[in-house]
Amino acid sequence: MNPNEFLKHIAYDSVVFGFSGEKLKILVMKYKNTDYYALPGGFVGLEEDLNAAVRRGLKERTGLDNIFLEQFYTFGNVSRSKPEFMRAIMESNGGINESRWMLDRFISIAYYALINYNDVELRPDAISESCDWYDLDNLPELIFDHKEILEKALATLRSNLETKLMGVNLLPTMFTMKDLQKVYEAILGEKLHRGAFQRKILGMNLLKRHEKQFSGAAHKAPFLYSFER
Amino acid sequence: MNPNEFLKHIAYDSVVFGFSGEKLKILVMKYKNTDYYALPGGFVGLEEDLNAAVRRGLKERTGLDNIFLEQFYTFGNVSRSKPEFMRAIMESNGGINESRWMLDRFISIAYYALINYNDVELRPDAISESCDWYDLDNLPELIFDHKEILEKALATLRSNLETKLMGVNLLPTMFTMKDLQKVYEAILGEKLHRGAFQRKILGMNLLKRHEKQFSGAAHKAPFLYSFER
DNA sequence: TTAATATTGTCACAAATTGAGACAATAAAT
DNA sequence: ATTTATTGTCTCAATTTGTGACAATATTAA
Repeated sequence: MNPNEFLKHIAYDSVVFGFSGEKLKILVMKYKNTDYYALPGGFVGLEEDLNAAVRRGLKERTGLDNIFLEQFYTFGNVSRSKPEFMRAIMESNGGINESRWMLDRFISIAYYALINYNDVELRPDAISESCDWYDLDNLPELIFDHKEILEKALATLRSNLETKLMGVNLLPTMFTMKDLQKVYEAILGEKLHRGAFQRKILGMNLLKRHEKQFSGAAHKAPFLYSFER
Repeated sequence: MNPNEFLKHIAYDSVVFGFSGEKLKILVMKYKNTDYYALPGGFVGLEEDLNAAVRRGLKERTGLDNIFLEQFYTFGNVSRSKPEFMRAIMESNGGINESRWMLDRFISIAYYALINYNDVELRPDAISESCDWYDLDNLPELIFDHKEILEKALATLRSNLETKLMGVNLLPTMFTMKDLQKVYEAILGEKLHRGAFQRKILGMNLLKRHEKQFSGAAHKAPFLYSFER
């Protein structure tokens, strides 16, 4: 897409959560030839739906379609724009001739996404050196107000977990009750009681129970579940 | 504020809730010389914080400072823009010379506000004929996607009522437990049990109890409360 | 072959929360 | 003094949640 075809002053940022090794992770990109780390973000085409723009950006970076995606806040303070940083990033990428508009003030619509860690093929974009997973408790420093955006995303995720969504999309299609509990624990940051957790989740009637899996471990085999319905 | 000093393609819309006569009401404005009704909205100054812009707009229309205000969603579909409507509105207001930019596509950040119905001095702005309260169940048809915006505001208000906020700002400083219950019932759209409601609210420890009021009614006088703390 | 170990599915019981009605207290009208 | 409407609070039942316990079972060790 041609850069002249974006809406000025409007950007999006995405907080992409994944789950692996019992830990919650997020996608962070690093700008080429700098030490600047940022959330994956982008711009909206002149004739493009906002949500579609975000999905496009995520597809480009992760290869995934049909991501679970939810908008949670729009950041619109003047002070969030830092032209000096932006200039430095752009100069490390071959000048700023064509894209002075990127130095302007931006209002950013923030989204969070839940994706299956294992399905992803990470692809850094043109101006980034890498796009990688980081443990939530071991993040590099983020530029702009991206730390604040992340924290608000996490708070929203936590409060939505109790009501709206389940661990959707952070797990493969088939998973055990224990897997799901680990996801909940990673998101909420606390241990849950096994019996009560199982009772609550099954009570929601959103899971489909499948055949047991024989994992080879030295104990009773757990049922497998999926989110079918 | 000079119209040339607004960010293009960015607007806000506000759903302003008030409470009177046991009913929930919202502010709706009517454009001059048209039959178009809309939510109060506006634009963001080039060097103005987003939240500040919304507060400015509400202050102009209601005279109120320090409104309870919360952002809940940003509407960004291409299809939400209706240049024909906008053109009609502008032509009923003395032409479109200076303000072609208003025919463009807009992304709108939506807020809801809770205010004390009685404190308000309604003032229509330059291009509106009126700015008035309407019962939630007796609204005129709204233009653009404003009906959808309203419904999402109401859903957000309902779900926040149970956790975050209380009936704050919809009531005068001093109110009775029954007043507060009426607000909850109006927002949730259902009757609540008196005893349980009182127990729950008092259990939150957010209310300060004051002297009883002698209303002149033929029964035991209720305590007054305020949100102090 | 039997016993030990780890983990699972489920239940039982206690604790906490919520729903619903009951009752005395009280401000004004009769 | 009696009646009426409404309030503040309480009690009991119903429901939900927290916690541990127990049998079942897949594998390993003896």
